[in-house]
Amino acid sequence: MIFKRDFYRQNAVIVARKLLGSYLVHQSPEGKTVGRIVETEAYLGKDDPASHAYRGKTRRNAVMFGPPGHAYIYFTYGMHYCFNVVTGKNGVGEAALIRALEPLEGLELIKQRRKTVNVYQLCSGPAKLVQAMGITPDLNGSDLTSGPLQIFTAGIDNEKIEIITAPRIGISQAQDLPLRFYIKGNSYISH
DNA sequence: GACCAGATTGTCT
DNA sequence: GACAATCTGGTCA
Repeated sequence: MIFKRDFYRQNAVIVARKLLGSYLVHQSPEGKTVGRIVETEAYLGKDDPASHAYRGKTRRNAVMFGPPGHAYIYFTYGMHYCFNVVTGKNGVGEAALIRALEPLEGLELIKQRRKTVNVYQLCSGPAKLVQAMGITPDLNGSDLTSGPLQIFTAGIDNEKIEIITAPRIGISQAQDLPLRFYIKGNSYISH
C-alpha cells in the first residue's frame, strides 16, 4: 500500500519513525529501483536550529513549506544531493531526511550508478542513496503519492521493528536532540 | 579502525 | 565571503 497524504501530514518525528521498514520506489527512465528505508532523521520547522526551515522560507527551502508528501531535494557541499520527505501541516516547514536504504531491486543499475559492488556501500548515506536511486534535482517538489518516486508501507511487519533513537549526524546546531532513527541491528545504516 | 583533508558550488548574510 | 543535513581516499596504527 502506498502512503497517502494524511500519513505525511503528521509531525516529522512520527513520519520519520514510521518510514523505517517501508519501501522507496523510483521508476526512472533507466529502470526501476527499490530500497527499504532503514535510517531517517527528523528536521523540524522554525524551532529547530539545525533545520533549513529555521530561518524561514527561502528560494532553496520553499518546498519544505509546501504541502506534505512531496520530495525536498537539496544540494550541499558543492557536489551532493539529499532527499527528504515534507511532513506536517502545510506551511510548518518540517521534513524527514532519508539517510540509508537496504537495496532490494535494480541492484545492477544501482551498482552501475554508484560505481561499486559492495552492497553495504550502495545506499548507506543520504547522498549515496540519492545517487543509487537515480534521484535528480528535477524531482524536487514532486508528489510522492503520484509521481515516479513513491513510498510504500511495510505493512503490519513495521510494528515489530525495533527502533534506535540517536542524535543527528553532520550538523553543527542542536547536536543533542535525539531525532535520528534507525532499525536496530541493520547492516545497511550509515556509519 | 580512527582520524583528516580535499573536492566543489549554490545559497544566504 | 563563509559555509554546508557529505563522500572518498589517504595516512597511521
